[in-house]
Amino acid sequence: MAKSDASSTSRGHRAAPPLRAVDGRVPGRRGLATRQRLLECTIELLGTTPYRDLKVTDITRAAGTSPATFYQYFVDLETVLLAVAEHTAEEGQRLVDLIAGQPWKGAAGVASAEALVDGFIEFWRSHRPTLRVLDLLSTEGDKRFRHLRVVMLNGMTKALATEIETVQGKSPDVDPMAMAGSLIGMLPQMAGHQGGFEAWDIPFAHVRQAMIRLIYWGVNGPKVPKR
Amino acid sequence: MAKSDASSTSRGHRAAPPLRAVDGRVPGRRGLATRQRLLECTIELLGTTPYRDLKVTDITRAAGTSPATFYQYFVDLETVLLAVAEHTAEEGQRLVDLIAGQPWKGAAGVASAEALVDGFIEFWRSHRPTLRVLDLLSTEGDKRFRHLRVVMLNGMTKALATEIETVQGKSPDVDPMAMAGSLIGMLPQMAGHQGGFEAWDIPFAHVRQAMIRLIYWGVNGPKVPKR
DNA sequence: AGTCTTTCTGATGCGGCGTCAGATTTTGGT
DNA sequence: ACCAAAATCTGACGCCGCATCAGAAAGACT
Repeated sequence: MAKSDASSTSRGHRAAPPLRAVDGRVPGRRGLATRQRLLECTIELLGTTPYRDLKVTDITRAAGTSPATFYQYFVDLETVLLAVAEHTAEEGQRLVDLIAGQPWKGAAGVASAEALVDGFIEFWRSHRPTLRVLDLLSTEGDKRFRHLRVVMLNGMTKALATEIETVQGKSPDVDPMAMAGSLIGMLPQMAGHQGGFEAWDIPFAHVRQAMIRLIYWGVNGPKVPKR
Repeated sequence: MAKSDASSTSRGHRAAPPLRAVDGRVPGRRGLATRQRLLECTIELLGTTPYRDLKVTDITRAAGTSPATFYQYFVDLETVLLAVAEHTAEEGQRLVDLIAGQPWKGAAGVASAEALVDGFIEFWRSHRPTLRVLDLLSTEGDKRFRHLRVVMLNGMTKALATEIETVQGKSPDVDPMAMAGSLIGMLPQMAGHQGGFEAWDIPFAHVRQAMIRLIYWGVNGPKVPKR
């Protein structure tokens, strides 16, 4: 299968990531516009249709074009989803600012944890359909999506690991990256299963509190008995 | 359209949950056997095929029967997945024993947390494909699967919440159910994205350590500064 | 206006879905 | 052991989405 692309931004480096259509040619104004329209309709539909039921036909119908056109710009359904997710993953990098350079000790630390949790919840809320699919396909084991998820959370994780090192000094008794990864990994989990908690009569505000505590503890590393 | 069922275990109560076939009749020996064979082939295939690509035809081919037979016992693909997941979810109830009645303070508490983490990892490992799908469809928002996931984790969560209450006495400053729910919710997340961590050069053993710490803290509730 | 390039589409073969009506196997009464 | 009735299975079918191609339509350039 062609390894072609749809990666709009492979890495902020090269000036113009060519963005070729499936047949290898570089689309012009009109082409890019339809491509964009297809992307938007995909996002739109993701909000109302479960992943498994999302058909290429649905997207093209919504975009007012024909199936063949779709295949001009995307290899298959997953490719368009990947492109959508890529865009969102970049947006997510902004969350790094909620971590790096924040105070993490004492009361200010709790405030920082609060801000992080709230920021993440808001981020998830405003991109729910896309992030759901990203999570889905990455759980599913698809390499491209798993990689993308890692990249998305990578910035936050590294930032948080750095903060953990700063707070706990040398010889923290847990690998800071592992702790950061666990904490950051909790966030999508919590945001994603929000409905689950409520179906359970646990007010989401309480879950938020729990998350804040866990982050605070994770960063500050209270004493744990030796074994 | 028929709303019928295929739920083998609607609730542990009534002696014989009838288990009707789609046409309303009660299957006999032979029928149950084929039904079982279909279930087993489904599990088998889940291990090698991504959810979206799993076709009814694949299952029937594997079971050496015809598509029509499949529809005799299951309304659709999701129904068979639900049945599979239901079975696994019940198995999961055993994990409650790793929580209820264990010691949670001091060094023994760390040991209990360790046992819980390891037990869960093993549980996940031995049912990976099924649990992946359960998580998947529940993330997807499907009511039946979400409910099932809640039921599966419910026992563990309630048990852990009880332990939290015991340890922290009255006036814990976080809702025990919310904390327990968060901690228990982390477990599938961690087990499921194990590959993700490793793609990241974080040894899974370190993640395990982090999880153990978080559980210990969550149960014992170290001091957190007031704001 | 004429030509070349880009972009779009209708038509098509393939394969899975879900449902019949009827064939095949099993059961149970005699 | 036999046979009718019940249970179970299946081949065949219409429908729809997938993915592709050849060629039509729309733009761009001179």
